[in-house]
Amino acid sequence: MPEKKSPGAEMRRRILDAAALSLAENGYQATTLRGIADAAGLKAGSIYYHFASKDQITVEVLNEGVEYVSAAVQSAVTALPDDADGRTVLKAAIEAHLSALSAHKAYTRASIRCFSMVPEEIRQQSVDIRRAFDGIWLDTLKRARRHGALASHADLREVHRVILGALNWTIEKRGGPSTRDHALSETLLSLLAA
Amino acid sequence: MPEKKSPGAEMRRRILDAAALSLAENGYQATTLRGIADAAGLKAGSIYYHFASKDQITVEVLNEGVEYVSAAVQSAVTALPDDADGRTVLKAAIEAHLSALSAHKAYTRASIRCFSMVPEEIRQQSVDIRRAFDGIWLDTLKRARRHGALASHADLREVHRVILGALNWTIEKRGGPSTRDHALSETLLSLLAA
DNA sequence: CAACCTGCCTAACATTTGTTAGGTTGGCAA
DNA sequence: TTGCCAACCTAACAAATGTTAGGCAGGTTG
Repeated sequence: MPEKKSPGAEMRRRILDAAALSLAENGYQATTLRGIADAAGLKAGSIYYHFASKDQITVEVLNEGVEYVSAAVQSAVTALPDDADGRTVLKAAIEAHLSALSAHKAYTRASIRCFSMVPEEIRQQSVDIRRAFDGIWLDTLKRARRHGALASHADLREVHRVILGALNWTIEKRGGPSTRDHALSETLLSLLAA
Repeated sequence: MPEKKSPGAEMRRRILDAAALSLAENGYQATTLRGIADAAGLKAGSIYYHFASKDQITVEVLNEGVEYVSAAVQSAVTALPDDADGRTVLKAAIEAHLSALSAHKAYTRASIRCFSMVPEEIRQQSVDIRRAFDGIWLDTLKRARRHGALASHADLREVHRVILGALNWTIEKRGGPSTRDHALSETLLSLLAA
Protein backbone atom coordinates (compact mmCIF):
# COMPACT_ATOMS: atom_id res chain seq x y z
CA MET A 1 0.00 0.00 0.00
CA PRO A 2 2.61 2.59 -0.92
CA GLU A 3 0.16 5.42 -1.45
CA LYS A 4 2.42 8.40 -2.18
CA LYS A 5 4.78 8.47 -5.10
CA SER A 6 6.57 11.67 -4.29
CA PRO A 7 10.11 11.67 -5.71
CA GLY A 8 12.84 10.64 -3.35
CA ALA A 9 10.54 8.40 -1.39
CA GLU A 10 12.55 5.31 -2.24
CA MET A 11 14.73 5.58 0.82
CA ARG A 12 11.65 6.05 2.94
CA ARG A 13 10.31 2.77 1.60
CA ARG A 14 13.60 1.01 2.20
CA ILE A 15 13.52 2.17 5.80
CA LEU A 16 10.00 0.84 6.23
CA ASP A 17 10.97 -2.48 4.65
CA ALA A 18 13.97 -2.84 6.91
CA ALA A 19 11.89 -1.92 9.94
CA ALA A 20 9.20 -4.41 8.99
CA LEU A 21 11.74 -7.19 8.65
CA SER A 22 13.30 -6.46 12.00
CA LEU A 23 9.97 -6.01 13.76
CA ALA A 24 8.77 -9.31 12.35
CA GLU A 25 11.82 -11.25 13.45
CA ASN A 26 13.04 -9.48 16.56
CA GLY A 27 10.07 -7.61 17.95
CA TYR A 28 9.63 -3.98 18.85
CA GLN A 29 12.19 -3.42 21.57
CA ALA A 30 14.88 -5.42 19.80
CA THR A 31 14.36 -3.38 16.68
CA THR A 32 16.90 -0.56 16.74
CA LEU A 33 17.20 2.52 14.60
CA ARG A 34 20.86 1.69 13.96
CA GLY A 35 19.90 -1.77 12.77
CA ILE A 36 17.24 -0.36 10.48
CA ALA A 37 19.72 2.20 9.18
CA ASP A 38 22.32 -0.45 8.43
CA ALA A 39 19.83 -2.58 6.52
CA ALA A 40 18.49 0.40 4.60
CA GLY A 41 21.92 1.75 3.73
CA LEU A 42 22.17 4.99 5.69
CA LYS A 43 23.14 6.21 9.12
CA ALA A 44 20.90 6.20 12.16
CA GLY A 45 20.55 9.94 12.50
CA SER A 46 19.45 10.31 8.89
CA ILE A 47 16.30 8.37 9.56
CA TYR A 48 14.94 11.46 11.26
CA TYR A 49 14.85 13.21 7.96
CA HIS A 50 12.14 10.78 6.84
CA PHE A 51 10.42 9.96 10.12
CA ALA A 52 9.75 11.80 13.32
CA SER A 53 10.48 8.89 15.63
CA LYS A 54 10.86 5.16 15.95
CA ASP A 55 7.25 5.02 17.04
CA GLN A 56 6.02 6.59 13.84
CA ILE A 57 7.88 4.00 11.79
CA THR A 58 6.38 1.27 13.90
CA VAL A 59 2.85 2.58 13.49
CA GLU A 60 3.19 2.75 9.72
CA VAL A 61 4.53 -0.79 9.50
CA LEU A 62 1.85 -2.20 11.76
CA ASN A 63 -0.92 -0.48 9.85
CA GLU A 64 0.37 -1.48 6.45
CA GLY A 65 0.44 -5.08 7.58
CA VAL A 66 -3.23 -4.99 8.45
CA GLU A 67 -4.18 -3.05 5.35
CA TYR A 68 -2.61 -5.59 3.03
CA VAL A 69 -4.62 -8.47 4.44
CA SER A 70 -7.74 -6.40 4.93
CA ALA A 71 -7.76 -5.18 1.34
CA ALA A 72 -7.06 -8.66 0.00
CA VAL A 73 -9.95 -10.27 1.85
CA GLN A 74 -12.29 -7.40 1.09
CA SER A 75 -11.67 -7.37 -2.65
CA ALA A 76 -11.66 -11.15 -2.95
CA VAL A 77 -15.08 -11.37 -1.37
CA THR A 78 -16.71 -8.47 -3.18
CA ALA A 79 -15.43 -9.82 -6.48
CA LEU A 80 -17.67 -12.86 -6.13
CA PRO A 81 -21.11 -12.94 -7.75
CA ASP A 82 -23.91 -12.07 -5.37
CA ASP A 83 -25.29 -15.58 -5.40
CA ALA A 84 -22.01 -17.36 -4.72
CA ASP A 85 -22.57 -20.17 -2.27
CA GLY A 86 -21.23 -20.06 1.28
CA ARG A 87 -18.33 -22.40 0.82
CA THR A 88 -17.06 -20.40 -2.14
CA VAL A 89 -17.18 -17.22 -0.08
CA LEU A 90 -15.29 -18.83 2.77
CA LYS A 91 -12.73 -20.30 0.44
CA ALA A 92 -12.10 -16.98 -1.24
CA ALA A 93 -11.69 -15.16 2.06
CA ILE A 94 -9.41 -17.76 3.61
CA GLU A 95 -7.18 -18.03 0.60
CA ALA A 96 -6.98 -14.27 0.19
CA HIS A 97 -6.03 -13.95 3.82
CA LEU A 98 -3.31 -16.62 3.61
CA SER A 99 -2.04 -15.30 0.32
CA ALA A 100 -1.74 -11.76 1.65
CA LEU A 101 0.04 -13.00 4.76
CA SER A 102 2.64 -14.65 2.61
CA ALA A 103 2.91 -11.96 -0.05
CA HIS A 104 3.84 -9.29 2.48
CA LYS A 105 5.34 -11.52 5.09
CA ALA A 106 7.47 -8.90 6.83
CA TYR A 107 4.66 -6.40 7.34
CA THR A 108 1.96 -8.90 8.25
CA ARG A 109 4.23 -10.80 10.60
CA ALA A 110 5.32 -7.60 12.26
CA SER A 111 1.71 -6.57 12.52
CA ILE A 112 0.51 -9.78 14.11
CA ARG A 113 3.37 -10.37 16.46
CA CYS A 114 4.18 -6.87 17.64
CA PHE A 115 0.76 -5.34 18.11
CA SER A 116 0.20 -6.59 21.61
CA MET A 117 3.78 -5.99 22.72
CA VAL A 118 4.02 -2.41 21.61
CA PRO A 119 3.61 0.62 23.91
CA GLU A 120 0.04 1.70 24.46
CA GLU A 121 0.57 4.93 22.54
CA ILE A 122 1.41 3.01 19.37
CA ARG A 123 -1.36 0.47 19.79
CA GLN A 124 -4.01 3.15 19.90
CA GLN A 125 -2.97 4.40 16.48
CA SER A 126 -3.59 0.97 15.04
CA VAL A 127 -6.79 -0.03 16.75
CA ASP A 128 -9.27 1.55 14.35
CA ILE A 129 -7.97 -0.14 11.25
CA ARG A 130 -7.96 -3.44 13.10
CA ARG A 131 -11.55 -3.06 14.15
CA ALA A 132 -12.49 -2.36 10.56
CA PHE A 133 -10.75 -5.55 9.50
CA ASP A 134 -12.70 -7.53 12.08
CA GLY A 135 -15.85 -6.05 10.58
CA ILE A 136 -14.90 -7.25 7.12
CA TRP A 137 -14.42 -10.79 8.35
CA LEU A 138 -17.65 -10.76 10.33
CA ASP A 139 -19.58 -9.56 7.31
CA THR A 140 -17.98 -12.29 5.26
CA LEU A 141 -19.01 -14.91 7.78
CA LYS A 142 -22.57 -13.60 7.84
CA ARG A 143 -22.72 -13.82 4.06
CA ALA A 144 -21.28 -17.33 4.12
CA ARG A 145 -23.84 -18.47 6.64
CA ARG A 146 -26.66 -16.86 4.69
CA HIS A 147 -25.58 -18.87 1.66
CA GLY A 148 -25.41 -22.28 3.22
CA ALA A 149 -22.00 -22.60 4.82
CA LEU A 150 -21.61 -22.86 8.59
CA ALA A 151 -24.23 -24.21 10.96
CA SER A 152 -27.09 -21.77 11.31
CA HIS A 153 -26.64 -21.67 15.08
CA ALA A 154 -22.91 -21.01 14.93
CA ASP A 155 -21.59 -18.12 17.02
CA LEU A 156 -19.92 -16.07 14.31
CA ARG A 157 -17.70 -14.22 16.71
CA GLU A 158 -16.29 -17.52 17.93
CA VAL A 159 -15.94 -18.89 14.43
CA HIS A 160 -14.11 -15.70 13.59
CA ARG A 161 -11.65 -16.31 16.40
CA VAL A 162 -11.08 -19.89 15.37
CA ILE A 163 -10.37 -18.94 11.78
CA LEU A 164 -8.20 -15.95 12.63
CA GLY A 165 -6.29 -17.96 15.18
CA ALA A 166 -5.65 -20.79 12.77
CA LEU A 167 -4.65 -18.49 9.91
CA ASN A 168 -2.53 -16.05 11.87
CA TRP A 169 -0.82 -18.88 13.70
CA THR A 170 0.80 -19.90 10.41
CA ILE A 171 3.27 -17.04 10.72
CA GLU A 172 4.82 -18.67 13.76
CA LYS A 173 6.08 -21.70 11.94
CA ARG A 174 9.45 -21.99 10.29
CA GLY A 175 9.51 -20.03 7.05
CA GLY A 176 6.14 -18.50 7.71
CA PRO A 177 3.13 -19.08 5.47
CA SER A 178 3.88 -20.33 2.00
CA THR A 179 1.79 -19.32 -0.97
CA ARG A 180 1.04 -22.92 -1.85
CA ASP A 181 -0.06 -23.67 1.69
CA HIS A 182 -3.38 -25.06 0.63
CA ALA A 183 -3.43 -27.87 3.14
CA LEU A 184 -4.49 -25.62 5.98
CA SER A 185 -7.03 -23.91 3.79
CA GLU A 186 -8.56 -27.24 2.80
CA THR A 187 -8.60 -28.53 6.34
CA LEU A 188 -10.28 -25.42 7.62
CA LEU A 189 -12.83 -25.46 4.83
CA SER A 190 -13.72 -29.08 5.38
CA LEU A 191 -14.26 -28.30 9.05
CA LEU A 192 -16.32 -25.18 8.47
CA ALA A 193 -18.49 -26.35 5.64
CA ALA A 194 -19.65 -29.60 7.21
CA MET B 1 5.48 -26.96 38.45
CA PRO B 2 7.57 -25.71 41.35
CA GLU B 3 9.61 -28.85 41.75
CA LYS B 4 12.06 -28.00 44.51
CA LYS B 5 10.95 -27.07 47.97
CA SER B 6 14.29 -26.07 49.38
CA PRO B 7 13.90 -23.47 52.13
CA GLY B 8 14.45 -19.92 51.08
CA ALA B 9 13.20 -20.56 47.58
CA GLU B 10 10.26 -18.25 48.01
CA MET B 11 12.10 -15.24 46.67
CA ARG B 12 13.23 -17.31 43.73
CA ARG B 13 9.60 -18.05 42.95
CA ARG B 14 8.61 -14.42 43.34
CA ILE B 15 11.30 -13.48 40.85
CA LEU B 16 10.01 -16.05 38.38
CA ASP B 17 6.45 -14.83 38.84
CA ALA B 18 7.45 -11.23 38.27
CA ALA B 19 9.47 -12.21 35.23
CA ALA B 20 6.60 -14.23 33.81
CA LEU B 21 4.22 -11.31 34.21
CA SER B 22 6.55 -8.88 32.52
CA LEU B 23 7.47 -11.30 29.74
CA ALA B 24 3.80 -11.95 29.08
CA GLU B 25 2.89 -8.29 28.88
CA ASN B 26 5.99 -6.56 27.60
CA GLY B 27 8.01 -9.18 25.82
CA TYR B 28 11.58 -10.28 26.25
CA GLN B 29 13.55 -7.17 25.46
CA ALA B 30 11.22 -4.88 27.36
CA THR B 31 11.52 -7.07 30.41
CA THR B 32 14.25 -5.61 32.58
CA LEU B 33 16.00 -7.03 35.61
CA ARG B 34 15.30 -3.83 37.48
CA GLY B 35 11.62 -4.11 36.70
CA ILE B 36 11.56 -7.71 37.86
CA ALA B 37 13.43 -6.75 41.01
CA ASP B 38 10.99 -3.96 41.82
CA ALA B 39 8.01 -6.27 41.41
CA ALA B 40 9.62 -9.02 43.44
CA GLY B 41 10.71 -6.69 46.21
CA LEU B 42 14.49 -6.66 45.99
CA LYS B 43 17.26 -4.88 44.14
CA ALA B 44 18.46 -5.73 40.66
CA GLY B 45 21.88 -6.97 41.65
CA SER B 46 20.42 -9.40 44.16
CA ILE B 47 18.74 -11.38 41.44
CA TYR B 48 22.14 -12.83 40.61
CA TYR B 49 22.15 -14.64 43.89
CA HIS B 50 19.24 -16.76 42.63
CA PHE B 51 19.88 -16.83 38.88
CA ALA B 52 22.93 -16.76 36.69
CA SER B 53 21.50 -14.42 34.08
CA LYS B 54 18.39 -12.89 32.58
CA ASP B 55 18.45 -15.63 30.00
CA GLN B 56 18.24 -18.37 32.58
CA ILE B 57 15.18 -16.76 34.13
CA THR B 58 13.61 -16.50 30.70
CA VAL B 59 14.26 -20.14 29.89
CA GLU B 60 12.70 -21.30 33.14
CA VAL B 61 9.60 -19.19 32.61
CA LEU B 62 9.15 -20.30 29.01
CA ASN B 63 9.53 -23.96 29.91
CA GLU B 64 7.19 -23.81 32.87
CA GLY B 65 4.56 -22.29 30.64
CA VAL B 66 4.71 -25.24 28.27
CA GLU B 67 4.90 -27.80 31.06
CA TYR B 68 1.73 -26.53 32.68
CA VAL B 69 -0.34 -26.96 29.54
CA SER B 70 1.41 -30.13 28.49
CA ALA B 71 0.83 -31.83 31.81
CA ALA B 72 -2.79 -30.71 31.91
CA VAL B 73 -3.61 -32.11 28.47
CA GLN B 74 -1.65 -35.27 29.08
CA SER B 75 -3.31 -36.15 32.37
CA ALA B 76 -6.77 -35.15 31.20
CA VAL B 77 -6.55 -37.52 28.26
CA THR B 78 -4.99 -40.46 30.05
CA ALA B 79 -7.58 -40.18 32.79
CA LEU B 80 -10.30 -41.15 30.33
CA PRO B 81 -11.43 -44.77 30.02
CA ASP B 82 -9.81 -46.59 27.14
CA ASP B 83 -13.04 -46.81 25.20
CA ALA B 84 -13.99 -43.15 25.50
CA ASP B 85 -15.37 -41.92 22.23
CA GLY B 86 -13.51 -39.46 20.03
CA ARG B 87 -15.53 -36.41 20.85
CA THR B 88 -15.03 -36.96 24.55
CA VAL B 89 -11.28 -37.21 24.05
CA LEU B 90 -11.20 -34.01 22.04
CA LYS B 91 -13.36 -32.20 24.53
CA ALA B 92 -11.15 -33.23 27.43
CA ALA B 93 -7.97 -32.16 25.66
CA ILE B 94 -9.33 -28.81 24.50
CA GLU B 95 -10.79 -27.90 27.85
CA ALA B 96 -7.65 -28.97 29.69
CA HIS B 97 -5.58 -26.85 27.32
CA LEU B 98 -7.79 -23.78 27.75
CA SER B 99 -8.04 -24.25 31.48
CA ALA B 100 -4.27 -24.52 31.88
CA LEU B 101 -3.77 -21.43 29.73
CA SER B 102 -5.99 -19.46 32.04
CA ALA B 103 -4.82 -21.00 35.31
CA HIS B 104 -1.22 -20.00 34.72
CA LYS B 105 -1.82 -17.06 32.50
CA ALA B 106 1.49 -15.27 33.05
CA TYR B 107 3.67 -18.28 32.29
CA THR B 108 1.65 -19.59 29.37
CA ARG B 109 1.27 -16.16 27.83
CA ALA B 110 4.96 -15.50 28.19
CA SER B 111 5.67 -18.89 26.70
CA ILE B 112 3.46 -18.44 23.67
CA ARG B 113 4.29 -14.86 22.88
CA CYS B 114 7.99 -14.72 23.63
CA PHE B 115 9.26 -18.00 22.24
CA SER B 116 9.73 -16.84 18.70
CA MET B 117 11.08 -13.43 19.68
CA VAL B 118 13.74 -14.63 22.03
CA PRO B 119 17.45 -15.01 21.12
CA GLU B 120 18.34 -18.27 19.45
CA GLU B 121 20.33 -19.46 22.44
CA ILE B 122 17.25 -19.34 24.66
CA ARG B 123 14.97 -20.90 22.09
CA GLN B 124 17.12 -23.98 21.78
CA GLN B 125 16.73 -24.69 25.48
CA SER B 126 12.98 -24.77 25.06
CA VAL B 127 12.60 -26.67 21.83
CA ASP B 128 12.66 -30.23 23.19
CA ILE B 129 9.85 -29.75 25.65
CA ARG B 130 7.81 -28.11 22.94
CA ARG B 131 8.32 -30.97 20.56
CA ALA B 132 7.18 -33.35 23.28
CA PHE B 133 4.03 -31.30 23.73
CA ASP B 134 3.31 -31.49 20.02
CA GLY B 135 3.62 -35.27 20.31
CA ILE B 136 1.05 -35.37 23.09
CA TRP B 137 -1.46 -33.47 21.00
CA LEU B 138 -0.83 -35.56 17.91
CA ASP B 139 -1.33 -38.77 19.89
CA THR B 140 -4.53 -37.33 21.24
CA LEU B 141 -5.76 -36.53 17.76
CA LYS B 142 -4.91 -40.04 16.55
CA ARG B 143 -6.86 -41.51 19.43
CA ALA B 144 -9.80 -39.23 18.74
CA ARG B 145 -9.86 -40.21 15.10
CA ARG B 146 -9.60 -43.89 15.98
CA HIS B 147 -12.68 -43.48 18.13
CA GLY B 148 -14.93 -41.80 15.70
CA ALA B 149 -14.18 -38.09 15.88
CA LEU B 150 -12.63 -36.25 12.91
CA ALA B 151 -12.95 -37.27 9.31
CA SER B 152 -10.90 -40.37 8.60
CA HIS B 153 -9.03 -38.58 5.83
CA ALA B 154 -8.17 -35.53 7.92
CA ASP B 155 -4.55 -34.42 7.95
CA LEU B 156 -3.84 -34.56 11.66
CA ARG B 157 -0.89 -32.23 11.46
CA GLU B 158 -3.12 -29.59 9.89
CA VAL B 159 -5.91 -30.19 12.34
CA HIS B 160 -3.33 -29.80 15.06
CA ARG B 161 -2.34 -26.42 13.72
CA VAL B 162 -5.93 -25.26 13.46
CA ILE B 163 -6.68 -26.26 17.03
CA LEU B 164 -3.46 -24.90 18.49
CA GLY B 165 -3.87 -21.67 16.58
CA ALA B 166 -7.43 -21.21 17.74
CA LEU B 167 -6.64 -22.04 21.36
CA ASN B 168 -3.40 -20.14 21.69
CA TRP B 169 -4.88 -17.14 19.95
CA THR B 170 -7.14 -16.64 22.97
CA ILE B 171 -4.26 -15.19 24.94
CA GLU B 172 -4.16 -12.20 22.62
CA LYS B 173 -7.55 -10.88 23.53
CA ARG B 174 -8.24 -8.46 26.34
CA GLY B 175 -8.00 -10.19 29.68
CA GLY B 176 -6.69 -13.36 28.13
CA PRO B 177 -8.51 -16.68 28.30
CA SER B 178 -11.14 -16.96 30.99
CA THR B 179 -11.85 -20.23 32.73
CA ARG B 180 -15.49 -20.10 31.77
CA ASP B 181 -14.60 -19.57 28.14
CA HIS B 182 -16.63 -22.52 26.94
CA ALA B 183 -17.95 -20.83 23.86
CA LEU B 184 -14.74 -21.33 21.92
CA SER B 185 -14.47 -24.89 23.14
CA GLU B 186 -18.01 -25.65 21.98
CA THR B 187 -17.51 -23.99 18.63
CA LEU B 188 -14.31 -25.88 17.97
CA LEU B 189 -15.87 -29.16 19.01
CA SER B 190 -18.89 -28.69 16.82
CA LEU B 191 -16.57 -28.03 13.91
CA LEU B 192 -14.26 -30.95 14.58
CA ALA B 193 -16.79 -33.60 15.41
CA ALA B 194 -18.97 -33.15 12.38
C1' DC C 1 27.06 34.67 -9.23
C1' DA C 2 24.17 33.85 -4.75
C1' DA C 3 20.52 31.69 -2.24
C1' DC C 4 18.17 27.70 -1.20
C1' DC C 5 16.58 23.16 -0.50
C1' DT C 6 17.06 18.13 -0.36
C1' DG C 7 19.28 14.27 1.53
C1' DC C 8 22.45 12.59 4.09
C1' DC C 9 26.45 12.54 7.68
C1' DT C 10 29.13 13.13 12.17
C1' DA C 11 29.32 13.55 16.89
C1' DA C 12 27.49 13.89 20.81
C1' DC C 13 23.60 13.80 24.68
C1' DA C 14 21.23 11.48 28.47
C1' DT C 15 19.27 7.25 29.73
C1' DT C 16 18.85 2.50 30.32
C1' DT C 17 20.55 -2.04 29.93
C1' DG C 18 22.84 -6.66 31.89
C1' DT C 19 26.28 -7.66 34.84
C1' DT C 20 29.89 -7.63 38.54
C1' DA C 21 32.69 -6.67 42.71
C1' DG C 22 32.64 -5.79 47.16
C1' DG C 23 30.13 -4.77 51.16
C1' DT C 24 26.54 -5.48 55.16
C1' DT C 25 23.19 -7.82 57.91
C1' DG C 26 21.23 -11.48 60.64
C1' DG C 27 20.94 -15.99 62.32
C1' DC C 28 22.84 -20.46 63.39
C1' DA C 29 26.82 -23.42 65.03
C1' DA C 30 30.86 -24.48 67.66
C1' DT D 1 32.37 -15.30 72.18
C1' DT D 2 33.95 -16.47 67.25
C1' DG D 3 33.18 -17.93 62.76
C1' DC D 4 30.37 -18.87 58.93
C1' DC D 5 26.95 -18.80 55.51
C1' DA D 6 22.70 -17.37 53.27
C1' DA D 7 20.49 -13.40 51.50
C1' DC D 8 20.50 -9.15 50.36
C1' DC D 9 22.44 -4.21 49.13
C1' DT D 10 25.30 -0.40 46.98
C1' DA D 11 27.83 1.41 43.39
C1' DA D 12 29.75 1.12 39.55
C1' DC D 13 31.08 -0.83 34.63
C1' DA D 14 30.75 -0.88 29.47
C1' DA D 15 27.64 -1.16 25.98
C1' DA D 16 23.64 0.10 23.55
C1' DT D 17 19.53 2.94 22.98
C1' DG D 18 16.47 7.03 20.90
C1' DT D 19 17.21 11.50 19.77
C1' DT D 20 19.26 16.06 18.51
C1' DA D 21 22.31 19.78 16.72
C1' DG D 22 25.05 21.22 13.35
C1' DG D 23 27.50 20.53 9.10
C1' DC D 24 28.39 19.39 4.14
C1' DA D 25 27.72 18.14 -0.78
C1' DG D 26 25.05 18.72 -4.85
C1' DG D 27 21.55 20.19 -7.59
C1' DT D 28 17.96 23.72 -8.75
C1' DT D 29 16.27 28.35 -8.95
C1' DG D 30 16.60 33.36 -8.82
